[in-house]
Amino acid sequence: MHTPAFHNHDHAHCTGDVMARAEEITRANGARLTPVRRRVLEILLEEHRAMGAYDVLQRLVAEGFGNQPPVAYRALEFLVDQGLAHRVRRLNAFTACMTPGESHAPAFLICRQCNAVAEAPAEGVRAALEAAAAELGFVVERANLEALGLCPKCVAQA
Amino acid sequence: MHTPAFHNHDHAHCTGDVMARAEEITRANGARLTPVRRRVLEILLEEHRAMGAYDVLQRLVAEGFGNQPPVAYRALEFLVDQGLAHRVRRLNAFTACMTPGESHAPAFLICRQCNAVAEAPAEGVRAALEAAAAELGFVVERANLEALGLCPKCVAQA
DNA sequence: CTTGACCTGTTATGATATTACATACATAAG
DNA sequence: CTTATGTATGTAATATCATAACAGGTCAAG
Ligand SMILES: [Zn+2]
Ligand SMILES: [Zn+2]
Ligand SMILES: [Zn+2]
Ligand SMILES: [Zn+2]
Repeated sequence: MHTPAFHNHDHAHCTGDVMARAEEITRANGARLTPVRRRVLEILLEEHRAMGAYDVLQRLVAEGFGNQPPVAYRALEFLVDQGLAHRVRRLNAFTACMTPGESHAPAFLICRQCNAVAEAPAEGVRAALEAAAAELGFVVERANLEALGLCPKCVAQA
Repeated sequence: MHTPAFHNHDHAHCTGDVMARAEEITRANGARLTPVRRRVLEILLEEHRAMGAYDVLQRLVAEGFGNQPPVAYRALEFLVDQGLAHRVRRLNAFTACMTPGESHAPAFLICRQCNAVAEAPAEGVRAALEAAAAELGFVVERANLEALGLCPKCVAQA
């Protein structure tokens, strides 16, 4: 079940679940969830927000890992490739995937007020996009769907 | 009528049309299409591809305009605000809008093979996105819809 | 004119991302 | 057990993208 970031939830629990799924997924893919990679995913899950590569790097340095940008970028790229994290281009940032493994085509909802980022199920959006692309003979392989607006809390305030 | 970048077309003609529309639009908005701004739009139209700010700047320098990044970024920002250009976040690049003025919510189709970028009409995509966001109580204000894949020509080759 | 809004030029710096190379580790063949 | 191979990590250097801050110029309204 999907737990939108906008709702309150037992975060320790959801983090644990995701880490367990991450283990399974990487093992199934024949990939290795090494200490840096695992730690980066944990950091993204703990913070539960979109983080820049350099933010992640700062955390890694504090824990004794390498302190050069490629350390962070490589781990993040790995996680994205494995479907364990997503890149939010609008923010030049990365965020842990809350529903890894489930074939999902998420859209990102970014609150311009409080900077919360939520992953929304977007099968319908993707279908519409593929249809629009097909009109022009274009074949979609990947897509970035990112919306800027107001989250429920900030809508309520306004 | 929308002329997808993927099709052959009379480009001089479409450039002229767009410039004329740009004049109207800025006048209607009480904004000024100054020499730098006009020239940047012309450059984007001539190149007919997504260009980085520094690519644009290089062209400007060659023509005697200021040679510092803000010169390009400011003109580009102006064009985006006026709806005369779009920013393609996936490419850190900008592209002229081929159908300015028409209230449109474009999606961008980016060919990973030949780097062509086309603007596709995406009312349906946007509607689906707003519906998905509404499920979570999120109100969409703007959205970036960017697809990576293969354009018709490159599909044919493969 | 003079004023005020806006535009342009320039310096400086900040933020994001990659290339290239060296070293270390895991795994499997010999 | 040793060696070869692929993969992962550490590090330096550099490339690329973007903005802040201020100075001077242009232009139209009053
Ligand atoms: Zn959570
Ligand atoms: Zn909010
Ligand atoms: Zn054209
Ligand atoms: Zn192509």
